[in-house]
Amino acid sequence: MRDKLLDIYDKLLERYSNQHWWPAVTKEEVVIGAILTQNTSWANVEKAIENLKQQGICSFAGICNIDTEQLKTFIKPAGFFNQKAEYLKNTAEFFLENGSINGLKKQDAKTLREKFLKIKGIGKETADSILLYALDKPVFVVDAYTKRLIKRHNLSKNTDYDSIQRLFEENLEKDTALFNEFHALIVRNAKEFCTKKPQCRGCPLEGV
DNA sequence: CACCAGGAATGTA
DNA sequence: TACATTCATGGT
Repeated sequence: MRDKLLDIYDKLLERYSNQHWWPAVTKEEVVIGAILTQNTSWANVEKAIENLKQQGICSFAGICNIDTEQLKTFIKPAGFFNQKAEYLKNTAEFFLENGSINGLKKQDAKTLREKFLKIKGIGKETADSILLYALDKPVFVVDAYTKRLIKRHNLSKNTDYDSIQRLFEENLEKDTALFNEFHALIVRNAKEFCTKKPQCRGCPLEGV
């Protein structure tokens, strides 16, 4: 299984090169983006992020202090603004009360994941995205594209979230940089060959 | 016009 | 446990 996964990774990387997800931004911005991008295109998330930056509130403290109704207007381009405003408040408050980014990084990933999942607005994918992209934990992020990839290539009997996550984490070295790039590459590939183009002609995974 | 995007909460059976 | 519905903007 390890060879199959690495084969997929190598072919995706060869085709698309590094996706450099979430590089030159603050870690607080990564967490905020993880909430805003729930079922939303990244282009719309960037508009919301830009609004927050212009207001000088693209941070946990900024989110906590701003009026909720005001916050809704700033994140409006990202959609679901009523619930996401609440989710951002919940998340920012949790981070500020628990050591923020640097403080929380001292805890292990498993413990953090359980705590994140108790926050209203953070599910498994968002929790793992925060662990990987904001806290640099070697946690594999599973999304709809990843599930589809595993199903189409028949790489696992169980296709629930945790089973697929274990498939990657137990067969690959727990490397933050690897998991970071792998997930980004899966998304990059899926957007080109799985969404609006049912056919797989030209897909780097054709025949894998 | 329909469909979906770097999901999660809630309700039903 | 396994689905179905709701949330909302903006691009294709």
